Amino acid sequence: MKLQVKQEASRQPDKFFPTGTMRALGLERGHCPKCGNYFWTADAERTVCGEPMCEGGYSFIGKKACTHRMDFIGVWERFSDLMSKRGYTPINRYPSISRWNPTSEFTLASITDFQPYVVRGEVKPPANPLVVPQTCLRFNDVDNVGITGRHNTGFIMIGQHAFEPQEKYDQAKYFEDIHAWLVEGMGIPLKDIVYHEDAWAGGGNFGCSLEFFSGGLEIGNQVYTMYERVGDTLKPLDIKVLDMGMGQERPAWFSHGTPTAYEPNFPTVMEKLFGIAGISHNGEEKETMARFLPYSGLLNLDDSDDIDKVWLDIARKIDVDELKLRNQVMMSAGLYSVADHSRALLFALTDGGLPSNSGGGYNLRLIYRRAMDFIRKYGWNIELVDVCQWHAEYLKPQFPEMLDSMKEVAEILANEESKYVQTKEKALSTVRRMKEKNQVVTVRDLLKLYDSQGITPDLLVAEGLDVKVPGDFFAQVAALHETSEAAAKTEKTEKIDLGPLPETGILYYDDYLKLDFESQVLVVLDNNIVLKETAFYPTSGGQLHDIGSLDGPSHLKVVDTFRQDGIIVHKATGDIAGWKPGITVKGHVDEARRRQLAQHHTVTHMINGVAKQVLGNHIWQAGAEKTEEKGRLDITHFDSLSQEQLEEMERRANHVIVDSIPVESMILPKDEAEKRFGFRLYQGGAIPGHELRVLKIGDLDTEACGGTHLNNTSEAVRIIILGTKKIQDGIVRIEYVAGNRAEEIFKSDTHDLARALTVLGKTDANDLLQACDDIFSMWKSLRKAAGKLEGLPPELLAEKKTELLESVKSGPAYPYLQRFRETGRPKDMEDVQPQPGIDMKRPHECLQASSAAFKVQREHFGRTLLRFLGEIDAWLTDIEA
RNA sequence: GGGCAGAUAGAUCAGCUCGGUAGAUCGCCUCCUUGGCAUGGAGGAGGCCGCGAGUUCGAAUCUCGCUCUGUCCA
Repeated sequence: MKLQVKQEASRQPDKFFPTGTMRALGLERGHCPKCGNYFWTADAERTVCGEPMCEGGYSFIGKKACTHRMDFIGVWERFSDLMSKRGYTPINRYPSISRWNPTSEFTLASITDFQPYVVRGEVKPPANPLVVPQTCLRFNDVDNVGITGRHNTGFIMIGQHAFEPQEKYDQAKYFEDIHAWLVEGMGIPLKDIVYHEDAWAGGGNFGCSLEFFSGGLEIGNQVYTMYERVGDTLKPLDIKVLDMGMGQERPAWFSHGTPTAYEPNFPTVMEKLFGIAGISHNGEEKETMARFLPYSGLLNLDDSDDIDKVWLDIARKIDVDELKLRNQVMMSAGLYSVADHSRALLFALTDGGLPSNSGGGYNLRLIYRRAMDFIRKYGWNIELVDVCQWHAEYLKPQFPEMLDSMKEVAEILANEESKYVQTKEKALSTVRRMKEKNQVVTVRDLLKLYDSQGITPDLLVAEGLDVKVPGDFFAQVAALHETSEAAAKTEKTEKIDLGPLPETGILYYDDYLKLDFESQVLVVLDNNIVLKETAFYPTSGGQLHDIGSLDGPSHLKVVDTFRQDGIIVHKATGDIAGWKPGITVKGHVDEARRRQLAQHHTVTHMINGVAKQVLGNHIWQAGAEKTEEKGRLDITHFDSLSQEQLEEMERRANHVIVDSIPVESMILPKDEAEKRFGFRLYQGGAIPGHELRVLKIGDLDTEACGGTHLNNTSEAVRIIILGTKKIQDGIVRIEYVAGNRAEEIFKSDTHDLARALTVLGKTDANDLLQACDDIFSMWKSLRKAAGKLEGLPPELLAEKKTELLESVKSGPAYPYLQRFRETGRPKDMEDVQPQPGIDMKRPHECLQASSAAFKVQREHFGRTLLRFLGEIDAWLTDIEA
């Protein structure tokens, strides 16, 4: 599809490219005999295009190829300065984690900031035209980082963007502007610049483009985006989009002409790292690296099958011993990788990303571990957190927020380190044990070790096990996953064919207790009814739908409500015979359910806000669900939550109820909402459309949200946090109830607690935990003693039994047993009649703690209490006999 | 999002295939050896075999749920 765009453009260059302007600037069109592509140059002598493959490598290295030498920070200063003068507004970068974008988890390019809604013309850009220095993360070339001298996992893409209708879209000016950057800004001699006719695809958009090269280096690419991919066809966009992307790293590298891009881009960091590793600026390592780099592209792991042979070939060509070459290159590559990976981590962690064992976070863990492996392998005295700190200091003029976030970055990295160390130690001990046993290791074993425990074949070899590692080991790992994954992709959602309809009017935004309304029927299809407007909330944003009734020709029950595109559909039961389009009907939403859902939803926002206060700024929502039964919020956090943290959150949340804070909602244009409240708005992910409904609870929490909400926090009545669990690394789930449900749970907990205390003959809830501890100890010691009695000679037996009985009777748990016997040994908690006069404080916490003392899950507490007492009773009866 | 592995003493793990009294090493405690320490020797304490259900005369072991941990892939 991309090729199709490219060929079409090259066939009619005058239609797709600003050829008039290009000619006026002195450029002529050429055709590259090597690759067959068309290019533009002012150099009459030039016969090939600027691609390094056609031109014969990088010719800018070791030269002063342009007049303005800039380091990394200098590039943005000079670029934004020049472009401001030419009418562009420089804007702040967007986060590296692209929560506003439904198609990718990370920000991959500057245009990602505006995909899909701005590019489609549905949302206004924050400025127009604009330039932006965008932090980007890409992980598909991880293995090339450090080796090729130019790959990064984290980089800044400087974007030059304009979003205009056809008639205002000024392609010639956009081209002149970027051309001015190359000639005036960087000071590249005109004849050294080559433009390629090309096409580009990304984020579902397509367009023809002009790539610009000099000295064999691609400096950037100006894309004229025109299409959006819809299924298998290209659909023209409503507006035309200028998408120029240039790595901020490129001009810095080009203007220095250093062997790798890393030195001019991380100047302070590389200086320190080389110092620590003991590599001097003109030492042997650097010299080897400089000779090797022109060939580094050959080692691209995607392209070559036999890596060993490639190494040998290169070694011969540059006349260096192969082993020495490999060692020196890998060592430099390691150092460069440490620099690159820590900067990528700094970008990601500053913006709320967390390393994890699944999802996008796995990429972050991967680069963290890759960097750590290099550090360990070469025994460098480097702490990644220090490297991040150095980067943050260097980047401060451009991105001051990174230095501000260092405290949390340090915390996250420390946590990640302990996981790394633990895994490494565990792997080592497993391998050592195998070695001791002289275990025979098959390829199958190798695969299993790696796949399920992360133990690499290298480690087994390093520990001296006799293993044969197949050359296609990692391909076999991949194959292991292919079969199982193909089976899991079948989910389909069926759509009802409603025909063309206007968007349903929404009545549930004003007041969540406005439950009655009148509206006109638009469509009746089977038992699905669409109204002109409705107060029924369809399942969305994690909040369950409303139920209720519709009254017209007959009384219908609404059992489900769902949204299909912008249309809200009511699923009804009852006699639908007289229902047809055009009639006016009355709707009524079930109040109890609506109120409960609103309570759980508003409380979800409150818990989110409170979590940020208690845990820190890295907290983002990672998912949520609100049912009548309970609310559920998943947050990004690197560790499980402690009991104290939960209690603190619950305490604060309940305090917000007491404070009676009004819940405000407003509908704002997206660009304005983003300007006023920032990207914190997008807790629930991407939201289509050009307007946002913003929900604000005082200073506690502001989010984009379409749900039904309370008018005031006091209406939540009471919040009980039920519990928490880590659903994957980096994501913690919190479950809670509010309102009636909280009262219910409070009541049933009170009831359970009262019964447990009744069984024990206690009246103060604070005594429960101690009692459970005592019972558990008694149960433990009796179990052991009872087992030892068997097989003793009769005279000794009698003596032992008496001894045992006495110690039991003097123990703290004995009264509970007496009570148990007196009350007829209840078999089931349901049989226990709670006694009056019980002093209750926090029943939920109390039961939780006591369950922990018994080492059981909460729901088994009552049964276990009776079981322990029953077993103690049985053993004692046995002894007394 | 999908897959795989694991949970047994304070720690690291064996035992599970094929059901029948729960083990090793380190650590801990007591004693002996020593001027004291390291070491050496003797003895001991320490287990709801993650939780729940099922099969069975009998389950750490077999079956099914659940919880937690780790790991790999997209």
